[in-house]
Amino acid sequence: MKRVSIHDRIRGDVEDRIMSGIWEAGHRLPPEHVLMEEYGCSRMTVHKAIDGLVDRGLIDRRKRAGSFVAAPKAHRAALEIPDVASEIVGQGKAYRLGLIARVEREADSRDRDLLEIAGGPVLSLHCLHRADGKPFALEERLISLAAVPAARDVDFAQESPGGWLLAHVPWTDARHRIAAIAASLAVADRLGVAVGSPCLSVERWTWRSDARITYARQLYPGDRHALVASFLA
Amino acid sequence: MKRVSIHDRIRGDVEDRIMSGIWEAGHRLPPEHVLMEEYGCSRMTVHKAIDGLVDRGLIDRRKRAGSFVAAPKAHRAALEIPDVASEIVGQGKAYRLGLIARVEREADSRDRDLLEIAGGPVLSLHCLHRADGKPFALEERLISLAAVPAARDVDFAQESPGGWLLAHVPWTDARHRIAAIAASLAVADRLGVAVGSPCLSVERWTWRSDARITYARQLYPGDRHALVASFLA
DNA sequence: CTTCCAATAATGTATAGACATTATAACGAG
DNA sequence: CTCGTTATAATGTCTATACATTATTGGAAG
Repeated sequence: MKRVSIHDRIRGDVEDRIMSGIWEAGHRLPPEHVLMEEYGCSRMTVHKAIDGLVDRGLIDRRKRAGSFVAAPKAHRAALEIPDVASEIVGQGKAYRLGLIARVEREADSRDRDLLEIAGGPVLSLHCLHRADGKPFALEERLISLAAVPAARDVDFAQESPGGWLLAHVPWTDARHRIAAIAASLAVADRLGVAVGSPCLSVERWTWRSDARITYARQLYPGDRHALVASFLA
Repeated sequence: MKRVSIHDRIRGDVEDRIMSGIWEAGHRLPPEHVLMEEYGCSRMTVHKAIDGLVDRGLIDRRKRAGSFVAAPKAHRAALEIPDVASEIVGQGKAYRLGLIARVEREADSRDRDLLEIAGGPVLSLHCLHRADGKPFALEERLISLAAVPAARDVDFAQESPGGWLLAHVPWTDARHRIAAIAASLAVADRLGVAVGSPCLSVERWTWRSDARITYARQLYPGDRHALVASFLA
């Protein structure tokens, strides 16, 4: 017997009934005061239980009308996008980082576009992540030096940009774009695949408050890499 | 001025301080009774405010020790994978469904593998989703008829499988796999792209409780479609 | 018949207090 | 100094109550 709190029990019960199909989408659940009697607890406790389900999108509540099982609109999945280095190590492979280019420059028009900045210095990095010696992913990264001046002094030949940023930039908000593209000549060469072969492109824009921090684009050989997203309540 | 609840204001304040980097990962926030005095509210209200942030993974709480800003582990993104039909309509385009094949059969070995079932009847569908007449996505779908017998009587020439299932199967748990693949001859032909051109492959396994419901694989022309994942706290 | 308004039923928010739980810190015995 | 024990400070849960908010419903006025 796991000793759980009342609100956990209520939430679990309701969740089970939804998951099992007893309560279909649109079903109105008993009003809080009824559940409160059923479980012999206070209304606050019932409310808190349902609160959790509302947060997770399983329940819609409308004043006066009641609480309803939400219609599943779309599949929401949690996509874990780990730092490339930890991903490789997590697969039990040897990680090696190859820095192809490192350039510090005034933001050109493309930089300004990607980082959504008016100008200022940027650090442009190109690197190849290798797993057990084999090319794993090609990364292009732009870092706004105005937002992260400390990046100027980091030796990115030793430490992967993603890993360093994750550890040193306080908090991030991010947007990702995932697409399939054909390998250009330069990309194909570095990844060791045929020109035109499909690659998975993962782009990430990262910012803190309103300041864009960094832009990254990672290219994975299509036949060797896939993203997995697990269900999200 | 937006009139928000006290707990919303507290949560917002704390969130801002985390996002802006004032409170870095590991920072211990003031104990609840302090915030309670600061905001002139009850402890319950403070607690509820923090609750929301805990749910979103921004805060770790430990009894006796206090509440701490959580360390960003990896980038977690929420990937919305809507039903293809609603996605197209949402883009303001005309949706048209083309049913290429519909076969009801005993599960063969591949079916059993994909649906993780021992056997039984399955419904196999192939269809082409069109947006404004142009090929948008090619879909292969398997439905376990043991789990969803009602699917037998649905006219999938009229209603997209994804949409129907979303509306009629009570609730689902799912796993997604996203990869880049090269268009085979058959795929290229139907999507109207060159053979070997990159396509985004989104596979989805869906189940309820322990019963696998359906498997779907959607192929999008790589140059016309991308998945966007927004930040998830 | 329609329109408007008031009663009502539901959720939304908040309070003050009580007791439970648990990790840490302080302290005392050896 | 080390090990255990006790005190304590923090979060975790719950109650009973109050009032706010809002959508619905039903009835009255026109």
